[in-house]
Amino acid sequence: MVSKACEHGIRAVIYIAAQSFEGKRAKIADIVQHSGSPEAFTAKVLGELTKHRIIQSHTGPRGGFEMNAEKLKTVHIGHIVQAIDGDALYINCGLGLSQCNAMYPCPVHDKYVIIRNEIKEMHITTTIFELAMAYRSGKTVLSR
Amino acid sequence: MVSKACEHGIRAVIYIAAQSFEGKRAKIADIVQHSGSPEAFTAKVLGELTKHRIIQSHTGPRGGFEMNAEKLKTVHIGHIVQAIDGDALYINCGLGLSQCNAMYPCPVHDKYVIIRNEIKEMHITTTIFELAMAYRSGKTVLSR
DNA sequence: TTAAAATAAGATAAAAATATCCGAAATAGA
DNA sequence: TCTATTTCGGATATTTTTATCTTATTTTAA
Ligand code: FES
Ligand code: FES
Repeated sequence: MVSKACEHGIRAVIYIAAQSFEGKRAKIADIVQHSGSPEAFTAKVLGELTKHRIIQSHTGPRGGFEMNAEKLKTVHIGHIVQAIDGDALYINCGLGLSQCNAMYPCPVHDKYVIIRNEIKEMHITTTIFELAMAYRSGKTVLSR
Repeated sequence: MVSKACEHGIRAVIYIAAQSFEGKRAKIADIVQHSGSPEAFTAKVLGELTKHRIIQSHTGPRGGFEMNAEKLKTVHIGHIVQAIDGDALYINCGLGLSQCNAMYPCPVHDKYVIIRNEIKEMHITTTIFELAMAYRSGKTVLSR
C-alpha cells in the first residue's frame, strides 16, 4: 500500500505533532523510541519531510523536530505519502499497465478506480492533528 | 498494493482463461506476448499457480496452460493474490505495526480497516471468468 | 524410437527498497 | 570562545523483489 519509509514517516510525524501540541521539540532518539522505527532510516525520511516543509528541524542542543501551528492544522496523510512515495498510489494502474487509461481500461479498472479514490479520499481527509490527538489521549498506539 | 509477480499472474490467468473458454491451451510465449509480461518471470509465477491448482499445465507439443471448467467458474482475484503474495494485504496493519489489533489500534486502524475490507471484498467478488469475458469481447486490454 | 516442443526447477543477476554508518555543519549554553 | 548536542548529507551495506539464464524433465507427434 504505502512504503515502509512512508509508514515510518507517518508514525514519526504523529509523534512530533503530539509533542509540538505541548510546545516541545522531538529529537530523533525520542521519536524512534516511541514510534518503533529504525533510527537512521527514520532520520533520512524526516530530512525529506523537512525539505518538503511538512515539519521543521533545528540543529544543536534543544534542537529537534517540530510542527508549527499552521502545519499542525493543515497537514494530512496524503501530504506525507505524496512527499515520500510520490503519486504512484493515486494514479497507477491496478494491474501494472504502464498507465491507467479509462478509454482503454485494464480488466480491473472500474473496480480498482473506486478503491483507489477511496484511499485518496481517506488520505486527504485524515489530518495529522486528529491522529496526534487520539494518540495523545492514549486511544491509539504507535508501536507494539 | 499487490506485487509485480501478482500483477503478471493475474494478467496471465485472464489470458489463459479467455483461451480456455475457446478450448485452446495457451503457451508461455503466447501469454507474455498478449499480457506484456517478462517471459521467465511469468513462467515462474505460473508454476506457482499450477502448484496451487488454480491453473493446469501440460508439457510437450500441443502443451501449454489451461483452466478447467470448474476453475474457470470459481476462481477469483483473491485466490491469485493469496497464492502469490499471501494474506499480508488482507491482515497487515496500515501503519506497519507488527500486527493489526483492534484492541490496541494504530492511529489509522478504523479508517484503514474499512479500505482493507473493501479491497478484500473486491478481490473475492471479482471472478476471473467475468474479467476474461470482458477481455475477450475487446472491452478491456491486458497491455499497452 | 526419436526429435521437437513445452514446462519445471534451481542458480544467478540486476534493481529497488530498506537500513546503517560516519564525518560535517549548526547551535545553544557555559 | 569552547563544548556538548543535535540534525544533515553522502557513502555504504543488507535485504527483498524482480528478472533472467541454464539445464533437466515430460509429453507427444511423426
Ligand atoms: S487501466 Fe488499470 S486501473 Fe485503470
Ligand atoms: S492496528 Fe494498524 S491497521 Fe489495525
